[in-house]
Amino acid sequence: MTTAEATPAPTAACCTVGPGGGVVDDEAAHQLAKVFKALGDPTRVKLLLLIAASESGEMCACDLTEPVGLSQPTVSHHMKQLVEAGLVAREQRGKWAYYRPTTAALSAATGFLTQDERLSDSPAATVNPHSI
Amino acid sequence: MTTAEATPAPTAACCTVGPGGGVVDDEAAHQLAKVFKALGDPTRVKLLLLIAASESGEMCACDLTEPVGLSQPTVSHHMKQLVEAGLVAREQRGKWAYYRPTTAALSAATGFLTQDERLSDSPAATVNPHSI
DNA sequence: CGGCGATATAGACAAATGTCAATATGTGGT
DNA sequence: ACCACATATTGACATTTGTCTATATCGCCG
Repeated sequence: MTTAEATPAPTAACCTVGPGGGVVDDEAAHQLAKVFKALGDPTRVKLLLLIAASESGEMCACDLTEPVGLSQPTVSHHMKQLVEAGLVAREQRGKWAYYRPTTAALSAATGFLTQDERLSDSPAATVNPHSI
Repeated sequence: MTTAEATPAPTAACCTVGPGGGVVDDEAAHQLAKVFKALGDPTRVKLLLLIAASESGEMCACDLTEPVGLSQPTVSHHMKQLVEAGLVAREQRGKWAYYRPTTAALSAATGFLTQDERLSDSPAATVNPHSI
């Protein structure tokens, strides 16, 4: 399964409370962790934000190595992680590979957590510049 | 500093675009990654959700080992990670340690990402239920 | 004050992770 | 068909991570 991606938060299967279990499905926990683990590296955070902040919303792989200051194979490896986590989509155009963010995995993952009111602070979300 | 925590999203220092840099502060990327890395393990996801789903919103450390099926030192280690990431707060009461979720780090981290409209599917703020 | 129960720390160890240099694969141009 | 360039894969390596057992520390209660 190299191309698992997607299916980050099963939505259902919420309360599997039990003696040896927990409040969350084991597979759900793994999916959640997979997405967050992909974001658990500074380089990948930079890459994702870099692409997201780009003018066209997508970036060529060739433009990613220089900003993070790592070798081409390393960046390729990181991008693969992001793709497999469902955080970005890869598209080959000509001999270049383009990456663009995909929102589903991230919003599903964070949504799965903040679904629990104990994990979401109520009002005007966090760092929202629109509050003014 | 072992007890860094908090300060997950510097709010400012947004666009440090540069030749060897990126769109994001190096320290900010590390902070973001720290929070997400803490969530990048299935056991810690389970622990956080377990506590968040508890009746009182807090749980004694002694009640955490059994649901995840790991040894006491291992659970203690995971909880330390969550505390250092600023995702839960620890309080000693009597001879028991109680943990409760704290929303600041998570919402700041996710907010920092979804601040970029390319990373959020909803129009305005992130995951804000007050939009209705 | 001595002991007991709860939690944290230390040490050990296998597995996973991040990185690079070297190489393979793929894609278009000549 | 060949070559040049862009990207991915492989293999190697040091570092980090998750887990355990054993031990230390902390906090009550007799």
